[in-house]
Amino acid sequence: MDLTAGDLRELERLAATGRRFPAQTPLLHQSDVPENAILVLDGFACRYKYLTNGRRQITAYLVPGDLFELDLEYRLPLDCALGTLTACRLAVLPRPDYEDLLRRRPRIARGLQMMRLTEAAILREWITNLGSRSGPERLAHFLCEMLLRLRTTGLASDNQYSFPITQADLADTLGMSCVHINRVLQKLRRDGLIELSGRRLTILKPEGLRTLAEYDASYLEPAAIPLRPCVSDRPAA
Amino acid sequence: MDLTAGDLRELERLAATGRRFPAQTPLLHQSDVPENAILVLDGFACRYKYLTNGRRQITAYLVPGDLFELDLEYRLPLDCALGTLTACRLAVLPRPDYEDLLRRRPRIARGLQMMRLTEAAILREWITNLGSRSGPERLAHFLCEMLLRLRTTGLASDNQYSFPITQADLADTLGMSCVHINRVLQKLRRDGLIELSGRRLTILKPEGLRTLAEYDASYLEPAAIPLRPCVSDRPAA
DNA sequence: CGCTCGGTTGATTATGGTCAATTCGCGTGG
DNA sequence: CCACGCGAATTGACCATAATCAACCGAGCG
Repeated sequence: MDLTAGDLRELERLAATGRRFPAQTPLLHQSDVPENAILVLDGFACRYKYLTNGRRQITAYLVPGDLFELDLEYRLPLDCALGTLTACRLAVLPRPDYEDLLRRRPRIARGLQMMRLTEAAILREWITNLGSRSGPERLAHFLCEMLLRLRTTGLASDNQYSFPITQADLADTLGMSCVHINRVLQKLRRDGLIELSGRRLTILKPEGLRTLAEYDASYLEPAAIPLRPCVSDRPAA
Repeated sequence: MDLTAGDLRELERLAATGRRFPAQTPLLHQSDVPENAILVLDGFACRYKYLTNGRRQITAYLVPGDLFELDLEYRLPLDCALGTLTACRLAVLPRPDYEDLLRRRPRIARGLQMMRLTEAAILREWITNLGSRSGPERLAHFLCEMLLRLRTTGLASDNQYSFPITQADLADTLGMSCVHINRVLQKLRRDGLIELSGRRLTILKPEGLRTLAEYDASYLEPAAIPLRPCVSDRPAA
C-alpha cells in the first residue's frame, strides 16, 4: 500500500496501546451496537453465531492486522458476536477516535475500503468451502488461506505458522464435529501434507495441500494492507 | 429510505432501460474485471463459483432491486462469476454512468453503503446456514430469507412468492445434491409447511418454518432500500 | 497428586451422496 | 391433433461421509 510516513507513525502509535485478553473471551455479543473499533495486534479473534441447539458457527477469523470496523452512519446492531480464540493483544478504538483517524488519514480510509472488498471475497470463499468441499478439502483450504493471510503480516515464514487453535474451534469453523476434525487432521498428517505439533503448523507439501483444496489465492491478492506493522522486515513472497 | 423525489425519478429512469436475458445466462465470469454495474429489475440472478470437480456453489442471490456493484477505485478481478438463474430484465450501467450517478445522488450512494452491510450480513448468515444446519433447516432458512427479501420490493404478498428456481440450482445454493433437495422439499411439504407447485411457493405455516430454521430476521432489517420502485404501493409489513 | 482440558480412539448411527431408472410437464414439429 | 423429445422432478437401491456416544490418554497446573 501507498501509506505515507505519517500514516505509518499513526499505526505504530495504535499498536503501542494494545490491551491483553485471554483466550475464549467474548468481546461483543450479537445485537450489541458496538462503540469501539478493534484492531488485532496479536493472537486470533473471530466473529461467530450461536444457534439454540448449542452449535456455534465461526464466520470470520481476525488475525493480526485485521480490523473489526464500525459502520459510520448507521449504528446497526451486530449480526454476530465477536470474541477471542487465543490470547490476544487488541487496540481498542473508541468511535470518535476511529472517525477522527479516518478523517485525518484518507489513505488508511482507502485501505479499509479495499479490506472490505477482501473480507466479502473471503466470506464468499467460505460459503464455497462449506457448501462444496469434503472434510479434508475444507480443512486444507482453510489452512492455505491462513498461511497467506499470516504471510501478509510476516507471521508465517516459509510454510509454517503459529496455530494455537483448538480442534473444537476448528470444528466450529468448518462445520464439522470435533471428532471428525481430529480424524481429518490425522489424514492430512498421514498423507504427509502437514505437521501440527504443539501450537505450530508446518505445511510439508504446500503444492499437495493446494491441489487437494483446489486453492486459488486470487481472492486474497488485494489483501496486502497490513494495518499492523510487520514484525519481520519482509513478508515471505 | 429518505430518497428525494429526484432520486426516485433517477431510479425510475434506470428501470425503464432494462435489457432481457434468458435463464441460465452467464453474464460475467470469474477473474473478469467488470465494466458495468447491473441492477436487477426482474427475475433472479446469482453469483457463483465452479470447482474443477464440476460442483458449482452459488454464493449470493440477486433479486429485483439488488445491485451488482463496481468497486470504484481498484479494478479488482471478480472472485466469482455472475449469471442469471431465471429469465431476467437487467439495467446495465456502464462504469462512467455509475460513477456519475453516485456523485450526483449522494443519498443513493448512502443507500448503497447500507446495502453493502446487509450483503455482508447475508453472507455470514449463509456461512452459518451451510456450516451448522441440517438439510431441512437449511432449506427452511433459505425460503424464509427469500420471503423477506422479496417483500421489501413488494414481490411477496402474504406468504407466497414466485419461485422459478430449479431444484438443481437450489442444490448448488444449499450445498446438497439435487436428489436430496427433492427429498427435503417433500419433507417440508409433507409436514404441511410449504406448498410448491408450478413456479410459486406458498408458505403455509410461516411460524413453523421459522421455528424449524431458527430464523432471526434481524440481519436483514436494514435492507429496506428498494433500488427498484415497488410494484405494489406498499410492501407487506 | 489429582483435576481439567484438549486430543485420540472405537463402535454405532444417521445424514446425505451417487447411480440409474422412471415419470411428468410442456413445447415443437409432423 | 398427436407423437416425440427434452429438461426437470421423482423414486429406489446402495454407499460414503460425518455425527454421536463413550471411553481413554496425556500434558499442564493448582
